[in-house]
Amino acid sequence: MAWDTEGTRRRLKEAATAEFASRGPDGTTMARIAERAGINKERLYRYFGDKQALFESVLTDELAKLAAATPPPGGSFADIGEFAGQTFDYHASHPELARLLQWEGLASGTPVDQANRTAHYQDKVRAVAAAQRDGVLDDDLDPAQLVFTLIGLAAWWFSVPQIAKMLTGADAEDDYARRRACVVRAAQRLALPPGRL
Amino acid sequence: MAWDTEGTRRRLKEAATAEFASRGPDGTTMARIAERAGINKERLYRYFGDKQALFESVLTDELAKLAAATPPPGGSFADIGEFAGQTFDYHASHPELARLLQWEGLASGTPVDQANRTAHYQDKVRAVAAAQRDGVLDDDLDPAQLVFTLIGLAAWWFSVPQIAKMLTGADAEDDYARRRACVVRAAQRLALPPGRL
DNA sequence: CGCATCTCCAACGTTGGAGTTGGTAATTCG
DNA sequence: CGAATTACCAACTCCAACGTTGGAGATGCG
Repeated sequence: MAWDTEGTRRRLKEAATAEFASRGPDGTTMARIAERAGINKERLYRYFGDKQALFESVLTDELAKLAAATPPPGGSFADIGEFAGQTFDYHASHPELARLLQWEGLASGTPVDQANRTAHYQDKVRAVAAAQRDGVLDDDLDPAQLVFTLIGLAAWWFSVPQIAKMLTGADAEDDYARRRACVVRAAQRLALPPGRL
Repeated sequence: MAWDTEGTRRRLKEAATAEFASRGPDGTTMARIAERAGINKERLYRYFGDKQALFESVLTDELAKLAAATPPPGGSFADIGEFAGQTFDYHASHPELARLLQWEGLASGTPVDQANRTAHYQDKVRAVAAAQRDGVLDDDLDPAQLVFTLIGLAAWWFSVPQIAKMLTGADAEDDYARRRACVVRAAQRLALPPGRL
């Protein structure tokens, strides 16, 4: 049988992504990853180095997917609610990434790819500021703070799901549509001029 | 020298709180906690049981402190902005709490002290629902979702401080007053009837 | 074929950390 | 005082998981 080294790599990385997302860097064992992939543990070390390097490799891959999937800015902000709704959708459909980023954020140290992410956020802030000048958005709130709050509006549900469940009494899947509607509505109330509500 | 068992307990718990908040349950070692407190490791096990029990004890304490510091329901919600502002203040002076809650959210398993917390949240939801019926608060949003979102408005800044910094370009301390004002204003826009803004 | 190189793995060495134990000093009570 | 109880700790056991190794099969090349 011919070797399938790329397939082996891929299966190992998929298993690693799932395990890291589920249990975090400290809670994940290399043996479990290998077992989940059906590959011997030694392959992990040969292909990816040690555990830390494997985690960074997984995170880098997921960030690349995010960058590829993120639509470029420039859209209108008239329907600011949909912006928040799409952020909500993205988190809902990429639970592994959200959890990986949370774990990465909780670990002390500088965020990965800080420069690019800062630039990306600043783009959004500038676009919001322009929309405020045009009267499309209310200028009640500082643009940077508004962007930050809008992201939080959507991401908060995934950041502390246990609190969401205690408050609403519903699971994330059952409550998806209602939660999304709430995010959209809240974003509109925060950002739109009173007249456009 | 007389025994100071309460002092020992307290020092151990303070050390455990700091370590857990900083490194998470898996990243924290019992030996480090003991060393930080200047107390022998065995005291941890005698007083608190195993690591899991210690973590739950720490989190329960922090939640109790938060509940005690949050104004009891029944007060008027006309100044809903101040409710959010006080939540913000609390997190600002207890930065460990947000991180502990995030780690709890990432860990699989049932939340700590679920019954009490659920009851506490339901109290808040009922109070908000009543205020909505009275017209003090807008009934645009579901009361449970509104409470969840208001908590998020305040806590989000402390959940992802690195994103806050990337967006605002300022450190938490320098930006405290502006951030608090933003939280208060956002809470008002979310919860108050348009006429009362 | 003979040799080098690559893929793969079972079994191993080692370490770090959870949880325990046996013993000592302080305190209380009769 | 003396016995019982409690607070305390150094040193220990044990295990889980990281990372390695030596060797066995598969492939390629001259």
